[in-house]
Amino acid sequence: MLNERSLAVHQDCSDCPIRHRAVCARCETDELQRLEEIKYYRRYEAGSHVIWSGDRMDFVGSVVSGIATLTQTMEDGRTQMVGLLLPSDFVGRPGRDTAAYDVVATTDIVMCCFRKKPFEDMMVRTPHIAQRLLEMTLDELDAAREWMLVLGRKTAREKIASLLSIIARRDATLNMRGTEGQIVFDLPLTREAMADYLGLTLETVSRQISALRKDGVIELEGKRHVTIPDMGRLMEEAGDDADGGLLI
Amino acid sequence: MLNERSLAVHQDCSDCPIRHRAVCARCETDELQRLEEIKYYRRYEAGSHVIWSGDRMDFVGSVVSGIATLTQTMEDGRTQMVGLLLPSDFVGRPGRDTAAYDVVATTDIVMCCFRKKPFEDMMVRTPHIAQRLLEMTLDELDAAREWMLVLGRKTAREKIASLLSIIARRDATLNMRGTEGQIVFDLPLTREAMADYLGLTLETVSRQISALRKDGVIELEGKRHVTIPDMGRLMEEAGDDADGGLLI
DNA sequence: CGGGGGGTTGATCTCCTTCAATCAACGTGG
DNA sequence: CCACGTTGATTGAAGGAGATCAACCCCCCG
Repeated sequence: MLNERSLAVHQDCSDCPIRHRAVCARCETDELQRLEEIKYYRRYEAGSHVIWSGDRMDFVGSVVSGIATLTQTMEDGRTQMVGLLLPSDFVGRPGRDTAAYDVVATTDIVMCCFRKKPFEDMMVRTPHIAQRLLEMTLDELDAAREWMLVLGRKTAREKIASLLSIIARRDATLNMRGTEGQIVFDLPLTREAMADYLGLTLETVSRQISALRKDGVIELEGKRHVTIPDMGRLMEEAGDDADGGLLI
Repeated sequence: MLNERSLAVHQDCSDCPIRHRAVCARCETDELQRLEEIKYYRRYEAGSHVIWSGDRMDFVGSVVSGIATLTQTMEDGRTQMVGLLLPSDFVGRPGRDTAAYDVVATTDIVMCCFRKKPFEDMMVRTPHIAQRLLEMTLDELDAAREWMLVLGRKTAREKIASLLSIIARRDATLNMRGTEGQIVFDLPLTREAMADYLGLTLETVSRQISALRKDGVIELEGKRHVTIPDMGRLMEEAGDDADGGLLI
């Protein structure tokens, strides 16, 4: 299986696929070497919990491949996704030892982990790590705030369009393709997961996706394979300014 | 006027009211001295814009006194508050020079400002500042994510109860009072501002506050003066676990 | 073949929005 | 001092967007 192979292949930081985007992005060769000594890889199957909210966390780490979600759940079962973890995203908070959220693997994922204590020690001695972590945290804060506008003020249709446009944009940057012409990607989430992200029910998600398809804003092949013929149109539907307005 | 007096009085960092909570909290005496050289105070009147979204930002700073809001606005006028800035909270993002949000003074406020470039230079040389900023940013990220649950999954009544409980808690910690017994505070926000925070209309806010009053969950004197007879009851109404579950 | 997970679609209901009238408090100028 | 406008807030009536409940489809897998 590919994920198992990657466990073997990516022992060396120098050819790590997330090297230039992860928490270690700013590290010099010697710093990287010290990180390499305390790191270990770990694989999680699709659907499994990486972390349970409230549990003690003895490690932090980066998503190397695959997709995970950060979710919050109320006692009566209502759940809200509060983050989508893609390759290079960081999991865990130095300085806190209890997890605040559930982290669930959406696909099979590989994580590059560090035991929390050694990592915290390194952070003190290695400003490059703390600097990069600050930068990433500020980006996440911006993303969270952008999402607050989606959750608080957008209609169901706009919410769906916003989610699609975010996934499309991320996909485009990951694969180094521009946002000109048509964009094609696979939805990494079930309808239910999308609903949890958007603060909707899965039925509403399904209906709105159908509506966007009917109106020609998106094209669907099967349930998951999406084509965006006109990115500008999608962003209009999302209620975003079609050109500027992008923070990242 | 009190605010003007404070401009004169708080020239000295050593008796600054937010000294132990702001971005400078971890600084040693010598570091503080260097900060003192590049800082300046600035006063904004209630209702005025501290920063316009999209504008060039040439400074960062801390709220010393008063309350400000962080808001995002769509082209058609829908607005969502994405943060509430209380004394000691930090404004601005090192590394970015365009403001992503509107910052508006809700009351008269005093800010302790630093020109961005000198502050960024200091950050590189002073890990204590970067450390503290990371800590504060992580806290804000947690707050933003807690709020995503409120926006995405809670009912109007729960939203109001959540907002009241957050303000009550903050007020209690600021004034070093416990959350036992009854809690009394003044709402720092208009009904409209609350609506922008909660993703509701101001009419719904008004109705739900009336309902909570009718049900004895809160008591009102005038429009703004609130008494919480039973904090546990309020937190139940907010959909939160009445005891644990608090991150901060 | 049966069963289950993921998805779509329909009918109905309800919570919140929208539109609108009214009120209290406050300041202002004639 | 009072009519007037303004601002913030409350309350009512009507309408609609999305939730809820439910049936059904498709596809894969044991």
